[in-house]
Order: sequence, then structure tokens, then C-alpha cells
Amino acid sequence: MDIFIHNTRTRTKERFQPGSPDDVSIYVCGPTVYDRVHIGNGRPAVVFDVLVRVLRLFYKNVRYVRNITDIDDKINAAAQAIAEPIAELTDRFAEAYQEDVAALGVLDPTVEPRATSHIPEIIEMIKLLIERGHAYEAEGHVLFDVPSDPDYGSLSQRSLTDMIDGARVEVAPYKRDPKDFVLWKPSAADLPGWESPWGRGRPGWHIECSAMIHKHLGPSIDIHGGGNDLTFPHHENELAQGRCAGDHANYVRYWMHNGMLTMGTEKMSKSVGNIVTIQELLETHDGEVLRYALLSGQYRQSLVWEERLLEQARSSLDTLYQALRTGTADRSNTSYAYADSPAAAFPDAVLEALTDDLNTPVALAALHAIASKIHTTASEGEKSELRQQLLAGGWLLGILNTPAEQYFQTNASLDSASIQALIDERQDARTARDFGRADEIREQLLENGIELEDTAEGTRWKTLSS
RNA sequence: GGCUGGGUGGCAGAGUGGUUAUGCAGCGGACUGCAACUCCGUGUACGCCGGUUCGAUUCCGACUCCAGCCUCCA
Repeated sequence: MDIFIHNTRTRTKERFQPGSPDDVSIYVCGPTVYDRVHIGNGRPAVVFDVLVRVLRLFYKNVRYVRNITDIDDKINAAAQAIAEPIAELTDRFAEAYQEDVAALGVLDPTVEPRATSHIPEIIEMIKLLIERGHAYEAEGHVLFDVPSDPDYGSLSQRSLTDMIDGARVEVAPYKRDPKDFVLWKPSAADLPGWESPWGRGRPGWHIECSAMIHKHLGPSIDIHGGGNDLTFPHHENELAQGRCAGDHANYVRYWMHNGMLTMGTEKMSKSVGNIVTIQELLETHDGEVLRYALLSGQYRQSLVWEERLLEQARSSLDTLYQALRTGTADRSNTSYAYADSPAAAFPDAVLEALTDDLNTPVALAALHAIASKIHTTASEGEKSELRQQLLAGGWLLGILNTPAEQYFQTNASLDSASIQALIDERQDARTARDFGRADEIREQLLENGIELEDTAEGTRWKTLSS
């Protein structure tokens, strides 16, 4: 089965072919850690998590690197504001980020490197860029010489003249060209800094990623992902650095960019202030519901984040879990070991959707088709097989990994023994045809947020919503 | 202003040159003591105007509206 990926560089969907047959290298820009991240930051984490799960079915060795930026002006400002040592603050929020995305069902990347652990590599790369005539030193700064790279602008499809029109770029006097960007800059004595051939300072943002890519994945990589707001300038600059410091014209084979989450019509972003953090959302919603909501749209499109989306995600997820609820499904193999697991174990329709540029809405539709069959197919054996498929397909999307009863019974206001006692009492009343008493009990439970369902196998219960 | 991307039924959201996903919500029915769950049935939507075509939501062009990027940003 071929995998197709929309490549930002060419703006077309291309058949995926890694540099070497068994190995795939993928790098995704992670967060700058100075605060709790918002749900918009969760989208690339979830999207590329699905991609990696899919890639690992087809390739033996998938190296997935997602970085953490822990050196930045905003970090300095945040630390200063609450008088917390910078390293403690970044540790704290890096950990918080990992917790948040884990709650969204995101598996750990192969490596999660931090910028401050790669200063020697960064300095080496800057030295190399200077040697090759692509960077220059000026007043303690080192700047990338944009005009020295004839391909600059090829990713974001901007011509150099277009960019002059922007006019919002602050032109520092030491820049030879307004478009030149910082690789290294001086750092004040009370702020984090490292000794370098250009004095004590710290790296610019873009060079961090290039250096970490080079160290952990090599001089060229297969896939580079991130939000589409990073296309320019961040990825354009990264590309320029990687291309000029290495010898690979095809430094990144496939660029993938996810669309933005919006609040109403406006992009969710910290600078606008219209954000909702993953942490906040988790107070009232299952992480799995958030993940379903994020996957309900194709990753390249923007997605309006609103309560109704979450309600719909919750209801849709309920329907899938309902199909897993009755009968027996073997949950013992929920890890779906990578690569060596036969792709045939996964539903074709789900694989076809996901290998077609990660079409998660169609993949979810395929899961609903399976759920529907479970409810309508006569044969018990077939149902059991379909449940396995549902679990396997769900695993690829990172959903349906909670035992169904547990999913439906989270946050119960009563303990299960009391609930069962009431259910038994109601059943006795029903047997005695005392429906008044039976309904009374059901009402009582409902007031506690517990809803009953009478099935052929007996009465079961669930909480109204998580 | 430049560069991207997008406007699909009540909502979300795929997709396609002709047979018009899927989910949520609604309505009608079945099941049920009543419900819930589930099932069956039900909605002819593709911004606007031209063009190509036997036929366009799907291709082409103009227009319009919206968002993103051009500054930190997932």
C-alpha cells in the first residue's frame, strides 16, 4: 500500500518514498515552554502521532523527533515575572506539555531533544555556515546571509521582492539585508548564555531546530511537520540553514503543515489571547474526546474550536464504544507492536483513508461503518472479528483504547456497589411488576447522573457525560 | 499590497464530471412495561456569474466573502 502525503513545497499530494527503504525520519516542531499549552498546540502533536503510527506499520525503523524549545525571550520574561529560575520553569512546563499531550493519547516520540542541550552542535553549524559564506558576524550577532541562498523562498513560495513589501520586518542596523535573520545573539549577563567564538550569547530560534535535526536524524530527513503558521519564516529559514550547511539539495523530502484551530473566525493564539489550554479542557472532557474532535477534520484544514464540536465528538465516540460494549472482544493485544504487526489486521478502509494524506474524517467514517455492522450483522463470530478491527482501526487513530465499560462509567457520583444494589432492587420490582418503584429508582439514579440500559444480558449503566 | 488556503445540507465534515460519504442533531416508525441502547425510514446541500461539456458542486475564467502568513506563534 502506498502512502500519499501533501507536500507543502510542491503544494501537491505525492507518493511517499523515504530516503532509504526501511527507515523513516520525521521531525516536528514542539512547543516553547513558558506556559501551559493550548489545544491548538495539541493538534500537530495528535496529527503527527497518527502519522507515525501509520508509518510504523510500513517501515521497520521510524525515528520521530519532536523538540522542546527551552531558550527564548518569552521564557526569560516569564521566569522574571514570577522570579523562578529559568531552568526550573522550563522543566516544569516541558513536563506539563508531556502530560497534556499524553492525555490526548499521544505516544512518546523517539527523541525529545531540548535546545539548551545542543549548544555545541548549534555553534558548530553556525561556524560551518560562516565558513561557507552563508553567514556573517556583526556586532556580536551572527546573521544568516539570505541573498547567499538562491533557493530562499522556495518553501513558502515568496520571492525576495515580495518580502520587502512586508515592511513589518524590523531592520537592525547591523543587517546587510533586511531579510537576514539571527543565528546567534548576545545575551545579557543575568540571562542564559554560552561562550562562543562571537562572545557570550544564545542561539536564534531557527538554528536550534536545524542543529537538532542534524544531530538526531542526519543531514537530510524524510518528513518535517508543524503548524502552517511556521511555514514562514521558521521553516523557510530552517530549510535555508540545513541546505546551506549540508550538501543535500533535498534537505527535507516532505514538508507537512497542519491548519490552525480558530475561536470563531480568528486563529487561536496566545498573542490574541483567545486560547483554551488542554489542561482546562481536561477538567470537563475526556482527552479522548478532545482527540476525536481534533481528528474530526482533515489536518490541513482549519478547525473551529467550540463546545458544539466537543459535544458532537463525544456523541460520536459514544456510538463507537457502544459497539464495543456488548459481547467479547479480545483486548489483550492493544499495543499493536510496530512494523512486525501485519497490516492486514487493520481494516482496509481505515488504512486507505489514513495513507491518503491522513484523511482522518474518512477513517472515522470507516470506524462507524464497522460499528454499524456490529449492530446489524447476525453472526456472533463475525461480530467478534469486527470488534477486533474496530479496536485496531481505533488504535491507529489513537482512540477506543479504554475498556468500554470504563469509558461509559467514568466520574460516577456513586460507587458501583451502591449502583448495583439499586439495579438489583429495581429488577426485583420489575419482576414483581411494580413499575412505579422501578421507575423511581431509575429516576433517582438519573438525578445522580447515572443512566440505565436494559439489555438481553441484563441491566447496565453509564454516566451521562464525562 | 504580496503570497497561500478555503467557501458543501440545521451543525461538523469527506468526496466526486453523471449513481450525490459519514457523524451529530431533528422528525416518523420498530424494539421496550415505560425509557435508554440499537435498528429501519426520512433531508436532494455544494458562495455568485460566465465558459467548456450531452451533463459541473466537481474542470476553466471573472467576481465576492472568509481565514492564515508576510512580527512571536502549532
